[in-house]
Amino acid sequence: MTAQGDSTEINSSVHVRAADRYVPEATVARLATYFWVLSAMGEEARSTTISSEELAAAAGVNSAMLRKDLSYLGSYGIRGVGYDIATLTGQIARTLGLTGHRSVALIGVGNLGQALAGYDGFASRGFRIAALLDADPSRVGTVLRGLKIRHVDDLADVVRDEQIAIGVIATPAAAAQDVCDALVCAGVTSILNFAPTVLSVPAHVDIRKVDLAAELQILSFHESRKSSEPIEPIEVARR
Amino acid sequence: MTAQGDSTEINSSVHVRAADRYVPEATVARLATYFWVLSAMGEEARSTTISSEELAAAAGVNSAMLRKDLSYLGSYGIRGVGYDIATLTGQIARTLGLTGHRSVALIGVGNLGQALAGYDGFASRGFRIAALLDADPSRVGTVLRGLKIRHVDDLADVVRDEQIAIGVIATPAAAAQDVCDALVCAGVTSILNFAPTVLSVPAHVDIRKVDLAAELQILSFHESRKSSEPIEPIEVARR
DNA sequence: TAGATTGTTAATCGATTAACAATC
DNA sequence: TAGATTGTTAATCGATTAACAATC
Repeated sequence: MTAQGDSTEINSSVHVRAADRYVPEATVARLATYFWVLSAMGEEARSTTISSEELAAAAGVNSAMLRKDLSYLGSYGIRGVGYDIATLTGQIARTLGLTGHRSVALIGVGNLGQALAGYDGFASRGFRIAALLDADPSRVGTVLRGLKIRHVDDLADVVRDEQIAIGVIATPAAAAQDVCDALVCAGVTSILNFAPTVLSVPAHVDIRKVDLAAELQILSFHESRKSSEPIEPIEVARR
Repeated sequence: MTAQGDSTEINSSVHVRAADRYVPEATVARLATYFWVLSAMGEEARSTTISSEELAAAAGVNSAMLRKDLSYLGSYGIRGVGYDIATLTGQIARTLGLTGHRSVALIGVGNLGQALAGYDGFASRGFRIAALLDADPSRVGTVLRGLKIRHVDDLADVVRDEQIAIGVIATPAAAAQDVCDALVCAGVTSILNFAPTVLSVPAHVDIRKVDLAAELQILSFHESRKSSEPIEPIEVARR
């Protein structure tokens, strides 16, 4: 709503739009980081404000990038002073859609799924695991973390009854596409995939993938390149 | 070693180098995907070769990008035919440094750490969890997945004895920087961080971060933008 | 040879960053 | 007013993609 010269350049491309401003994908990902850095700081709180230089250092990014990221939210800094921590935290939460809680369904309650079901980080950041589902008859009906495990065939009912906004797939790779299709049919449009397989979804569905082994393989690549170079004397990590 | 015009452009920038060619970061990440897509295909194997168009479709990327990615490995395709699956898989493995096994130490054997310790995907892709460590006295000494949990104070010994190449941090946020410093002091130069905190490391150390709650927050952002737009009739996912 | 598909070029697009005028 | 710090511009850099000559 503030005057902002960019409103004519609305033809750019694929980016995210809405009633609000555009926010580039790379910025969205970093906003999540800024949010918990600010949350963690808010508790200690030596001041009610923070400069872009300080927050950028804490988040491990360049301060110019931080300011540019925050400028997509609107103009909430005060020149010569910095950003009010409470205001900024609130604006980031609003932009990310973190007001209110969202219900998550977790499909696949094996090794990884059980850990995700018990992961504190979800609840503490406003996500409620509202349903657990599995295809294994020996698991269905048992209770985990206070939730009775439902059969994956009941997915559509569960999505409706629990108003599921996000589906988390933690099944083996072979089952993932079927579960994904079922989620999409049930109307879920946001999916987080832990199965090591590429999933096809219609264009209106957002999907993100966490590939644990791929992370190790990427590190492995850098490791193998390092071993051919001279090894520097070991330094102690900076604070 | 093949003739390739790029050898003079070696001034580009930060990128990864070595005795081998440069490989851009974005390409490294995708190579890991191509690798398991090929591995999965190799089992069914209707042909001994695959075209860039087919592999790109299976990996969910543009075929021009796939060809460019593969061109960093060298020239292993055959014009008019495609890529030999076995050769290509081998070259990707070589480039990623996946020949041989790498030993991984996992620090923090709580909820998430236990799941990671039991995650099949690591072993099946050449990573061996060689050590489990924790700071909680009630956990130290107990056996999980055939490994006795060591105290985190023994980290330097463990790294040396087990020839640890990669450290995985699955501790609470508050403990993560100390564990990270200890890993670096012990000579570990590749770290995968699951703790929701920004870690400082010297420049020669590679660090990657998996932030589970941030993934949900990013989905949440898109979800909140979608809800203001007209809802399309639900389509069934394409195969 | 004709058809297919690679490897590479060049255009484009998006993301990062230094620099600085605006302004608290 | 003087000092500090934002918000934005413009330059740069890296990543993606269409297009096509090379060649199997």
